Amino acid sequence: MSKPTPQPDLPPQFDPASVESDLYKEWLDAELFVADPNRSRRAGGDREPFVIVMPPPNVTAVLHMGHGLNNTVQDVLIRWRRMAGDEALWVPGTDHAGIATQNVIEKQLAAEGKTRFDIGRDAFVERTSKFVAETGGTILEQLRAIGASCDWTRTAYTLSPELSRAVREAFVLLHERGLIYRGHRVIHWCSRCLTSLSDEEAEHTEETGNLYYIRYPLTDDPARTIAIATTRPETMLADVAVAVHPDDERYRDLIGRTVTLPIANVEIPIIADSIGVDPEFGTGAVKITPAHDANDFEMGTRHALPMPVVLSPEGMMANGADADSRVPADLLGADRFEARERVVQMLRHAGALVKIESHSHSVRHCYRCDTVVEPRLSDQWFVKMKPLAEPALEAVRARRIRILPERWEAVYVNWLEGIRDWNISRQLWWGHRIPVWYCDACSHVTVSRDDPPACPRCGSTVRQDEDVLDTWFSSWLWPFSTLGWPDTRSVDLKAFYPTDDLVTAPEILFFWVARMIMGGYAFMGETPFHTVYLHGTVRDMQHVKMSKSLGNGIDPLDVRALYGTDALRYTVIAGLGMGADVMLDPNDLEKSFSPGRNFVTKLWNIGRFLLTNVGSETVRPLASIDAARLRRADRWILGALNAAIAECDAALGPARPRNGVWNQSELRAGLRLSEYTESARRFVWNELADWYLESTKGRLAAGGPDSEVARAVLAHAFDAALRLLQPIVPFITEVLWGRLPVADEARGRFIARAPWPMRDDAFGPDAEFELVREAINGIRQLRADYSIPPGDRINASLDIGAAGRNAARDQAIVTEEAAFISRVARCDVSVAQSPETGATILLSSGSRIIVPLAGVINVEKECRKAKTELERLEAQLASLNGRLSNPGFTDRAPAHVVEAERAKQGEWTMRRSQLAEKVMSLCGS
RNA sequence: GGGCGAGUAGCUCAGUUGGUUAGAGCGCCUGCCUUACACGCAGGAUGUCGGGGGUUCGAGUCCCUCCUCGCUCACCA
Repeated sequence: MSKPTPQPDLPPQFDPASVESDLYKEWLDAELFVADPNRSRRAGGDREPFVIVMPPPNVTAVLHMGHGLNNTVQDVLIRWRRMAGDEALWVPGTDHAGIATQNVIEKQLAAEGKTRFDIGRDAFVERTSKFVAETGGTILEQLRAIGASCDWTRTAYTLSPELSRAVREAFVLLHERGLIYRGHRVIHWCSRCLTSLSDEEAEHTEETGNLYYIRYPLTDDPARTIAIATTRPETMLADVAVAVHPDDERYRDLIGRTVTLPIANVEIPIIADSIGVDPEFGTGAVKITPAHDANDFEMGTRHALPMPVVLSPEGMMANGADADSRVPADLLGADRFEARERVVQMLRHAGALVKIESHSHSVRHCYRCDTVVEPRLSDQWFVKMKPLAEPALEAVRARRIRILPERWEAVYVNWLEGIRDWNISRQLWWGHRIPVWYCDACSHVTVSRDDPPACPRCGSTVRQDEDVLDTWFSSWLWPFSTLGWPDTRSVDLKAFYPTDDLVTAPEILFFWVARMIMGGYAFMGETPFHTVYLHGTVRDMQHVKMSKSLGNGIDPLDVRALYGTDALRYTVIAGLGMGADVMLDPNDLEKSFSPGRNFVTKLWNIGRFLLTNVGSETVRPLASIDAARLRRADRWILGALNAAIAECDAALGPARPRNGVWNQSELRAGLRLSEYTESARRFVWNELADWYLESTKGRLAAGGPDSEVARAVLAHAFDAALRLLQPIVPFITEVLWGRLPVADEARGRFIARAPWPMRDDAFGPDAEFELVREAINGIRQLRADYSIPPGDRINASLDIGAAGRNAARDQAIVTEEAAFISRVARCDVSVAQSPETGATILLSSGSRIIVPLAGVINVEKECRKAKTELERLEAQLASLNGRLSNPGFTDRAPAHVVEAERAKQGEWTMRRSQLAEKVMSLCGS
């Protein structure tokens, strides 16, 4: 809490590299980011908790722009609420990422010419753990580098002992509630990863393939055939029936008879099924392959058909369960796609191939390795989702949770309404082993939180289920498992659950967000968060998603090295419209990040000016300055500051719903980060720097009591501006704020913990300073219009002889501000009793400024300009008059609108007469 | 195929319940190294708000329709 020691000797250039690391370390040493549960209102403290749990990056991940964007957004929100006085907690962590991490290690093994089966399960898991222990912290270190203000004392990992305990608890609880079951059915199978996948992990891709028409001869009348159509002819070897629609005239007499399956040479029946057969598609007859198609499985179950398997787990032709010798010897071991070609050849030779049509259909691919997914009959563990989905739907419908942007809410509801059971078992080695034990002696199945030493029924040895759980089975517990669940006495859980905002990309809305909501209700009885903020994707200039494999990525650390973390953060936040994608050019970092770099430089230079000109002597607090001593520029900038604070607050919106339910007016409000950024930018750049700062130069140089006022206002306004900007650009604001010569013991050491700016409604728009700005702008425009060299000074007269409304007041203002106008517009101002001819600047107050510009002014040009302006004004005024004389408008439009139009009418009418006068004097007619 | 969204300045996007002369950033043009800043300052140009129709005193905003993109779900074999 030491008094700041101002160091006005700021280097001319901000050098992020030289300060960022040290600053971050200071923040950590001061424990600025460590949350204290006892300060949370829920645990008896006096602060509102504000909690975000980080979407845990894969433990093997290295930072890319997507992480950069995601975590910057979260950091902005956390830093904002931390300043606003909340007990802010941002929980960081990583995900063990089952398939993804296993793939990484398998690739390493492949490079050594080995597979995971060569080294065995234990060695594989050990090796993976070691790899994770050595490299797993990388991405979290990188997040520190971009300023993430996480509470690192709470860093979590989905495969840690604590979270593994939560996973077991969740599994057992669901099992006890009858929501987990073992199912025998067709699931999505990745023949490269050798595991089953959930519906969400098998992604659709629209592809153009072939539709093969094949005819099967009737067993007792081989001359007669029935044709079917299929996209996967190799699976015909596992056909067990041909299904037709019962009402289909074409096949009615065939129902109940049998056909002989070519190649496999087995006899299969023709059956009728009204649910699974569309008479309009293909030939109206469908081959039924229960073991290799989810639909056919359903039909096979309905008709109690056998389910032979002809593909191995690796996707090669094989005579599996119930297949006998359906696959001929020369096809055994053939890859499924090769087999497809060969089966077609064989059918062609046998005269069974009718035709091949091009066919567009969607094919599912493994979301991790892009291999075409094979439907496969197997035993898996499932979670019944319908009962879990109900409260998750209700939460959104009852506005306990809002999803931003709005359009994703419909997607969420749509998905939950049609939800299907979740396959949670994976035939992998890296992950949480399923807590189920089998007794081979008595067939007893034990589902347990703890490893059972023996079968509880017969005492024999038990063996644990070989499978592991879907990675997302640990992720969906994240908002409470990271806070100590299942230990319900956990102080963190009490103080910080439910959390507040969940910030992520729409891609994992179903994988993760929806499941977390279901998990929150299932295990905590409460929503895990009240706001879901789905931000866009980082793309290149061709709108292609950035990715390392495509080579169009940007490394945030490269940007940091070039322009600094603040420039990176500012650029992505400023460019982030609600739900919009962020476009960046990986080939031109200079151009992509110029908004951030330019802004940071500007801020630095404002700071340099301020600290140099304000000096190192402690500035008096604004509150101690008599309001009567404030000049109009002071009042103006303080009004502008209030407007800026109001705009930022409005853009950020309410931090949480009142009483746990969003009201309609706040449901879609807030988290408009680009608007917040723009408001803060406009204030500090276009108002503070462009106008106020300029206005103080003379006053500061003059010294005396008035300079004391200017110093106080400057410091006050800049202090507030820095605090508005701290969440976006935490490093540079920390450096500048720390050097402001302000004496306030309550101020604290770090801006990161300083209070969020509050409005002071004593100051609003200031019409008097606006008049000064108008005068300056008018003179600048004349300069440009007549190409008056910057070196030339001009003379201007304020015409007080004109019939202006406020001539006397305007005279007083302009006389008083003459020095400022003169310096900024490079123009000498005097007050004239009788106007000379010259360029005329009309002021909105009704006064005007005459600039003679002898020898320069082009009367003809000035006349033309005035005439054009007059014409335009008259047209607009005519339409306005028409509107105001139309009863339809005056009667039906809201009163305030009509009033505004009337006021405008008065202004325009006056301006028209002024303009007419101007035209008269210039054009002489 | 179901559901949803988008088309506004050269590019990326704002535009809140219909109501002043439709805005910002980047880019572009002109002039300036004015003692904080050329990563800057001052000035400037550019829009039949995708096409067509409708409702209204008034439409970028609401309705219909068409065109073009995009997202998302889906058991057309």
